[in-house]
Amino acid sequence: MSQPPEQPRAATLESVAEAAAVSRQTVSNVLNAPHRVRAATREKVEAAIRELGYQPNRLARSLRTRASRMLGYCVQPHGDGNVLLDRFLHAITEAAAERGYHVLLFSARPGAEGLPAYADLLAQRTVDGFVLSDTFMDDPRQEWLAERDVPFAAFGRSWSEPEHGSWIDVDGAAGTRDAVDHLYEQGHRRIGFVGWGPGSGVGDDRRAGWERACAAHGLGPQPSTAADNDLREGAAAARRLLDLPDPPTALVCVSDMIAIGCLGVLAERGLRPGRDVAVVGFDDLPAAALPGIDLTTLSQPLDEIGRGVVDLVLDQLGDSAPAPDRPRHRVLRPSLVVRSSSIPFPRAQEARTP
Amino acid sequence: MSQPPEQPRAATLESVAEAAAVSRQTVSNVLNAPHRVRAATREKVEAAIRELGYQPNRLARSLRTRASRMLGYCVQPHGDGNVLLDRFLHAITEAAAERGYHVLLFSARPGAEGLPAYADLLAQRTVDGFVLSDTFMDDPRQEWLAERDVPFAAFGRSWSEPEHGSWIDVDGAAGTRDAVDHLYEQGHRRIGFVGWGPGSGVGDDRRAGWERACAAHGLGPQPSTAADNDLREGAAAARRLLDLPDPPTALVCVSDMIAIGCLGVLAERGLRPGRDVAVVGFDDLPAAALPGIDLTTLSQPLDEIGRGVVDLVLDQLGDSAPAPDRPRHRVLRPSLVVRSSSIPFPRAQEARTP
DNA sequence: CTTGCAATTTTTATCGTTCAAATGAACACT
DNA sequence: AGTGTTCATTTGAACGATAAAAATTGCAAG
Repeated sequence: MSQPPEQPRAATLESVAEAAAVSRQTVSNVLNAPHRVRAATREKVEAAIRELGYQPNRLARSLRTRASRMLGYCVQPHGDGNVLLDRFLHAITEAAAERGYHVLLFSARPGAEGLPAYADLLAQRTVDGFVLSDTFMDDPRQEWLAERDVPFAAFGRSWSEPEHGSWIDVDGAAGTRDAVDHLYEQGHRRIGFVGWGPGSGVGDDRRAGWERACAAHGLGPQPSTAADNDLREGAAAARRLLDLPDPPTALVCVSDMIAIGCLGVLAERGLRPGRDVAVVGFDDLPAAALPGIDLTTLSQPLDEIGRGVVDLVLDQLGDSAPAPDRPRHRVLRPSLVVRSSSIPFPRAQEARTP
Repeated sequence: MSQPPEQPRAATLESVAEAAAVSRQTVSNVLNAPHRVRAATREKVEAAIRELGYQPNRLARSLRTRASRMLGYCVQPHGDGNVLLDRFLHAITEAAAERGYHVLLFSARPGAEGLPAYADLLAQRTVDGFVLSDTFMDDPRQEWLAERDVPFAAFGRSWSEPEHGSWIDVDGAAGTRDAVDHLYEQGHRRIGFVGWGPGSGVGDDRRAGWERACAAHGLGPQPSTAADNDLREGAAAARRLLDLPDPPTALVCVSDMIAIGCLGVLAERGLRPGRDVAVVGFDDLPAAALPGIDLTTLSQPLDEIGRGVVDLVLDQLGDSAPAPDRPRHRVLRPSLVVRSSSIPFPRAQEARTP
């Protein structure tokens, strides 16, 4: 309990004003509208501010201006281990800090069940807006927020119509297209795809890119199958494709998780990744770089996405003078990181980004 | 810019008071000190609160009570990819939420360089206290905060003397001891250790556990070496040990990263993990569970640590009635997760937690 | 019926900031 | 000298809540 021994109170506008022999408001102006203050007084006040180590009380300011300068970001209750999203979180924290905002974490269940958590933060005026991630088809959050005119931006487009709010997303189709191009260059003519079941926007997008690229190369219909985002399921899917009469020599996978499952099957069958069967994943998880995995994959520009998403929210907060006419939707291209799982000669391990 | 079209203002104490025909303060009492209010009026007020959907404005409350009910947590600028800490972050977010607190993220450089960020949050009264992680020997933060009577608790003891503040840590020595016991049981009599260079508290602790356990089993002096926390370095270290005249048949590693580096060397030399040379890591990274790695390792109870650390901070905030006499330091035991990298017969893959 | 005390409720002051309006000073122009 | 105008600064009110003090009510005892 040990109540701290009556800390000396921090400096306030009032105390600075007294020290500088001006009024409260003048000090405030020095900070918020310096042009209104004569140079001589400004210096006098600035000296007092330094002297007392004054910093404005964020709470008081927020109460008055009705802006908390905080963005809410929801994390799943039991850190579902989505490493990607954690990297994204670091990115938005950084980007927000640069613009004088902070990120406030809260946890809520996915879907409509989690909405009350958003409502509470708004009612309490704890945040000015939200950054969403982990969006899915028919995610109720976008519409719910848009209806209430709450500023927000999402990592991931809202796949449903009409689209609500701002977002930035990764061009999954371009990614799998790059993968197919790369594999074609390596001489592959039979290129399979392991996706998720239809109805996930992200998965469908990545599948479409593979399909179109194969067509563009004149490869004719290519084999594909679907799996849950899981090692075991990925492995089972790989077996299905490799057991076909005319099995693919290369597998494009909708995620690294599935791709790693596929690699397991290759090991099991004594097939050398890259030489016998090439495998390409998506996401560039930390595990993809490990020896014994060394997976070619598509890396998402998370820093840029984070920065962009923060910009989009702040635009709506009318806080940023610079570019309020930014497009409200952006699609960024992932970059192919080539590792040994997709090239015949293991020594040629050079990272390439098209 | 599109200023939102003059949203109807949210309910306030004043508006609820009017609706219930009582004074502002009575409404406040209904929420904060219900025993002071007569049952009849309480019900009347509660009805009005429901009616208007009133929720107290957190900012106004914080301003008055001088408590923001937020805890600061620092993340490294470029998400250094420490997955462990991200899982810890999820845990504290959850634990804080249960106690009516929120976690506020900020980014700061490690060491003294980052202190101004902490100072700013305090000066602005944005947070009531901090949760620290990623602590290291002679980390300046603990002393700095303690000197200023700032409530905080750390994941990781402060290895320097005198100790400042509260912390919870993992018993690294007990972990490596469990690892050695497990390996001894499997018949290993030559058990090497790959650590970090001396001077890292965590590393020294884990090394000591290995050393004492080997002695306890009467194994005599065992070989060890040091490496940076890096795949390449881990591999180099493994080579050094395996090239000894009397090479170890088992390697206890200070981290999963290093252990995975060791596994790479085994593959390179055609040695079968578990059968020819056993490897044990520390941390249970997601990668440890992957096929092709399948690493025996020590898993840290991050949920419990998170909950405990939050409890420790809130104790200092005098906010929690229940247990203000909790010990200010706790050491929790990691649990050994046995996978194929440490057992001779790959089929016997059962997870065991002692 | 009054007094006394406790329980309940209201009033007043305050947290630290910004907004809006008011004041004061300096200056040019008729 | 009188009168706007502009610039710099101050004053008073408000943001929405809680703390502390004051006022009112209810009820039992004398």
